[in-house]
Amino acid sequence: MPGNRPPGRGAAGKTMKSATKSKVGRELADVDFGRLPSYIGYQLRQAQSAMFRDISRTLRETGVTPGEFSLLTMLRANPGINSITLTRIYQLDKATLSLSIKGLAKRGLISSTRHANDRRYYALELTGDGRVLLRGVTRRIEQQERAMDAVLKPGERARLLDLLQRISRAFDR
Amino acid sequence: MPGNRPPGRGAAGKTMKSATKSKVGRELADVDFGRLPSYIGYQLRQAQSAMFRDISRTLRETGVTPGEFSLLTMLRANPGINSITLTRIYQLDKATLSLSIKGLAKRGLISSTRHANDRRYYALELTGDGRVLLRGVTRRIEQQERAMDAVLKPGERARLLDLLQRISRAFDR
DNA sequence: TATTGTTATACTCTATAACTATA
DNA sequence: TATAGTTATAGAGTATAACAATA
Repeated sequence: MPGNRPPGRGAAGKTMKSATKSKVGRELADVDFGRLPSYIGYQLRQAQSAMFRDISRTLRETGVTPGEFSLLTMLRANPGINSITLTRIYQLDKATLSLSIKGLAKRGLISSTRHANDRRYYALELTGDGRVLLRGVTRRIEQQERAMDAVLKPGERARLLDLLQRISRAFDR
Repeated sequence: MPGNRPPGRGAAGKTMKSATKSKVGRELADVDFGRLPSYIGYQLRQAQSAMFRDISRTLRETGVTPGEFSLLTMLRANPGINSITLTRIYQLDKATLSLSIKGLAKRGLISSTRHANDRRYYALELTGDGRVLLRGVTRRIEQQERAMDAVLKPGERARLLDLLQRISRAFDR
């Protein structure tokens, strides 16, 4: 792996007109992050943004967002699930989920059929197209996960997953 | 700590009209998450959302968002920093940051003064009001961080911070 | 009355493009 | 020409409120 320092993009690498580096065009290495790096909230956000930016780029050509991937995966594992159950899982408003579901249905990736016993519910399911697309998306997602393993030492993935799960639960509501 | 299972909100606790629990009104415990829980990307997002929701509630009365807290902290530690350097840190577009800065300036929390040597730059700084407000916000942030420590065993905070930092760096671009 | 779901609306966060000013 | 910064605009993703259908 190349060097540890942030890549000197932009101003950093350019010719300097004076011997003492001018304060204007400050290098990243000169920046004081204060207590920020010691905060779990901060580091969690940075790591999540970085991974999210990366996977969004990778999934762009599939037309599926990371959130939609998660939703499709839940539908594959739980055919017939309804949107209220999904709101509890994702802690999203039913109106928000309704829009996501509409988007996936409009693209023919999922179907929504009224429940026979209780006609207030719609049973959600992957279509054939949805299943096929999900396979490709899952392959890309798991490629990224394997790239993560290149950064982690043996056992660290399991420890990290455990820690993250405990944080989620701590704020369960 | 109370039980490990997700709290049985909503449909779960209600009276059941039949002995065999109807599939409609599925409990969270019945849901199959597939491979989702084994993905770092997924768990990272869940943990980050949970922490973010919590801290947003806490900060609401201060009128400062988590992102603004981070920005104010950077300005306290680096008085005179300019917005281009901040875009490199946060990997945000300069237009995006321009809006955040305008918002903080309009509330009198930061000042923006043109640099004498190179008048293209604006040196950003906290105002007195900004400094006072930041103290209160930091207190709340650090309360949340201490709440995290109640969930973590000794040494786990350091290990988690290290793992998260390595993930951020892995996707540095 | 309560629950599932939709639609209208608005707010936040973000990027892209076009611009001004300064170098 | 290149860089710092602003503004206009648009697209995600989200919530709230009001509504319809069903129980």
